[in-house]
Amino acid sequence: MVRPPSIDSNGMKKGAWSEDEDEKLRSYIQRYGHWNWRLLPKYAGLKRCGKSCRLRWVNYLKPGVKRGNFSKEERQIVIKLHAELGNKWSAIAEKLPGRTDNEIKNFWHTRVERRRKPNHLTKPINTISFIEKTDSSEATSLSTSQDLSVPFDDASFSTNSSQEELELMLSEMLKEDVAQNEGLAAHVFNEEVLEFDYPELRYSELSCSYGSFWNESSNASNSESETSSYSYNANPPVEEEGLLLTYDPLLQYFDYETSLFW
DNA sequence: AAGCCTGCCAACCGCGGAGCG
DNA sequence: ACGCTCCGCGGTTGGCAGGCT
Repeated sequence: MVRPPSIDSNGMKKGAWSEDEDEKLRSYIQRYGHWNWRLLPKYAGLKRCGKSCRLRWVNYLKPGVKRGNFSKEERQIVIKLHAELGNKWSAIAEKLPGRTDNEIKNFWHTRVERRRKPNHLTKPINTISFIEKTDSSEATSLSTSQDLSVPFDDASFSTNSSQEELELMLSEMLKEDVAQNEGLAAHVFNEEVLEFDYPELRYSELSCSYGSFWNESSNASNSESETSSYSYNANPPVEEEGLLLTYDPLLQYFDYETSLFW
């Protein structure tokens, strides 16, 4: 899991840290502090560059550094803060005692970001189902409902999507929601398609309303058009694929315990 | 059983900003 | 104002471990 030790052109060791090196660095910093990272390794008796020492200390040796899986609360905080701050890992880490920016960044890239990529898809066909909601001011009631299932060639989330995957996918929607900085937010599926099928969680419960739909064949100008009647292509070619959905801010109130919104 | 693939995470690298002379 | 040094941040890489075929 770690890089094998090696020596660079300056005679500095690189790669995985040994227990002996850890102990030298730990005991030196506990005794003298880190007054100058560049000079520290020399005084601590380490053949490492200052940068490497700093990284090892901050991410691994520093007292209080937490290891292991992120708790549900921590995941929620990361997701929420990322929606607000973007890739400001150090700023996010400040709000999560014991977690380092590196760890949060790894968490994001491996558990969240990855899942948005079409190549991550495992099943050939999936559906995205939602129910039209005409009055966005009444978040909890639906005046009309229309169940639409849109098949896609790619599917980010299989029907066996885990609770965690679902949470993460929804959190991504929330990020877009926040990013729009409007009462109602938009999430464009055009470039990064997020699809899922999760029977327990229909869009009716998200109080989501669809907005518009790309359909090149029906729009010569290739422009986005609001569709009061949903233009539905049962099997759209990839270049025509794309769905613009608007979400109610209610999306923020997703209950991670029940998988439902309230 | 063996080879391949994917997930995960420690560590590296490059860049930009702050501080200082 | 400028150049240099140092530090911290964010992006990326390398490779082990475990699952899959």
